[in-house]
Amino acid sequence: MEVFRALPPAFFDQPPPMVARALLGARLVRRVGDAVLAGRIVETEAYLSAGDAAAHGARPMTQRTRVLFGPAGRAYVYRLRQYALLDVTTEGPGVPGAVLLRAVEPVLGAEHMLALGGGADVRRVASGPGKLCRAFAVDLTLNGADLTDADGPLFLAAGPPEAFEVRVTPRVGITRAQAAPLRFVVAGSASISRP
DNA sequence: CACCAGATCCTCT
DNA sequence: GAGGATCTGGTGG
Repeated sequence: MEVFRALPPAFFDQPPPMVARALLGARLVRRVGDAVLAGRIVETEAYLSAGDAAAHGARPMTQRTRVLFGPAGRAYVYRLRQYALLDVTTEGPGVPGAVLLRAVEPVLGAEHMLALGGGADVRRVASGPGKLCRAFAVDLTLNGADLTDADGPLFLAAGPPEAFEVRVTPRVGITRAQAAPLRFVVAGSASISRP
């Protein structure tokens, strides 16, 4: 079985586009009860810390967005309609940049993910930011969780060395700053939210 | 206190 | 490709 070594805090102390790109191929790991769920990250989006009208951090801090303004490497979990969405915070306190985790390919615990809902196709069980949170049982209680802690309930780990092609496209589902090329995708993956 | 927008998903046609 | 589900924080009266 793959060994999961948490990414260090320094990994997240760089601008969101760099973190978003570097997270492709990394592992999202979730411990829930006795089960361990893991996925290979295949789609991310960067939300800039300044000058990005689509970013939650573009507006003054509120109770909901306070994690965004805290330290890097934390889970920013919020709700959209009936779904939770998961971001990783980047850069230091006071700098609200983040990376949205949009899709992963199941690596471990696929059965468990399917049991949480999302259809019958393993490849598509976490092929979208809302579906990803459902498959990994990520909810608001994980808001603020330290994603650099390999002993915690949710963390990010380095993936094995591999070569893949990265595609950069505009972000999905937003109403402002739609043109900015800040979505990063592992080309050819069957688990991304859309081509 | 009322209204509403929203980084989604699923089910139709 | 369109529309509805469904809900919470943020904003303004």
